[in-house]
Amino acid sequence: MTIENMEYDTLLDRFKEILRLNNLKFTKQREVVLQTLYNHDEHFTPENLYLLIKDKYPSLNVGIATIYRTLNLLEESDMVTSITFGAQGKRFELANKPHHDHMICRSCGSIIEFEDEIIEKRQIEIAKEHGFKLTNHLLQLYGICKKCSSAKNQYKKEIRSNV
Amino acid sequence: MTIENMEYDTLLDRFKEILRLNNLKFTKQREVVLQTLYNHDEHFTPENLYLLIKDKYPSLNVGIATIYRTLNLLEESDMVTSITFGAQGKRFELANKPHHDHMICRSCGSIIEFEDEIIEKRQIEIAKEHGFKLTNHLLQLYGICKKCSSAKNQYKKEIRSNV
DNA sequence: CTGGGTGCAAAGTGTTTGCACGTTG
DNA sequence: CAACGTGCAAACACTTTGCACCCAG
Repeated sequence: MTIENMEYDTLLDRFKEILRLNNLKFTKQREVVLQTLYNHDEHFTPENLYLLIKDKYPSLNVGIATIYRTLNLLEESDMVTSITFGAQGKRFELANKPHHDHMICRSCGSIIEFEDEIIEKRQIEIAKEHGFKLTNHLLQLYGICKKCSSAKNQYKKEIRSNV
Repeated sequence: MTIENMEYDTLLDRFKEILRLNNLKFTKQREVVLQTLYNHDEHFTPENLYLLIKDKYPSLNVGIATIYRTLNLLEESDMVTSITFGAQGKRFELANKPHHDHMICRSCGSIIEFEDEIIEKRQIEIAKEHGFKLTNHLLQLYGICKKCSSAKNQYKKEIRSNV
């Protein structure tokens, strides 16, 4: 559990400040959640994160409820963001990296991140046109990734809507 | 339960054809689900749709499981599409109208539909750049609608992330 | 030493499924 | 009349919550 670099320190300070402002306490559990998110550049489900932390810090004896509570807290305070996949629940990632969107493979579930200036700008314009005060957005492209479309036939629709 | 116009007939025929192709049966319940979606230009939760149908066709004595089963069937066969909101589950709408995306008000939950050629095109380009075979996408803009931002203070963040 | 935090288990959600009976083709 | 569909209730998966104890400030 070494705190090893500047960027993480900044995040940690921000977290502590948020906690302080809201009369919340800085606990080992909250620190470990933040740190684990920082150390692993993944899109965690609460379950994944719980298992990883349980495994890495068995003595903490963390409960999954705490993971949920901490993720919700971090999300409300804009330190993590979440994306929702079809059915299988939310996934969380740290909000410290530059904004990006996701391309999700329907076959293998892999996630490709991307960022596009043109789309970002258009969104702002569109919101403005509708008198809508934009706070954030969600853009997900679904399809089949390079790897899977070269592998034959991993995805097949069950219900045919055409002859 | 009148079938009153051409467009609906087309949808119905398509639905029947899909059912036929997959050896499924055309039932009153399935028809009523399709028809209700057609008659109401809304984004239904399964629950909403269930309550409306229950109310409008009490003699059908429909069960919510059938609503779920039918919506899933319609979605798999591309006759309806769904959008997922933060936590509160999926909402469904008929796929017969031109493609559009959604702006969702965090305060009152209202949904504004929009469509943008520039964004659509960029998505296709981006997917191509990554060798990703795009099947569909999800774009949701979150924020506060015109009405709510003129009404004072309906939305307030609970957790302050800044001073 | 006080108020918030935690783990646990129970309770909530929203959705799916097994079953016996009903209906479609 | 066979196979699929339905309603019902139970089962599920994911998430939240009540509570007694714990710990940060």
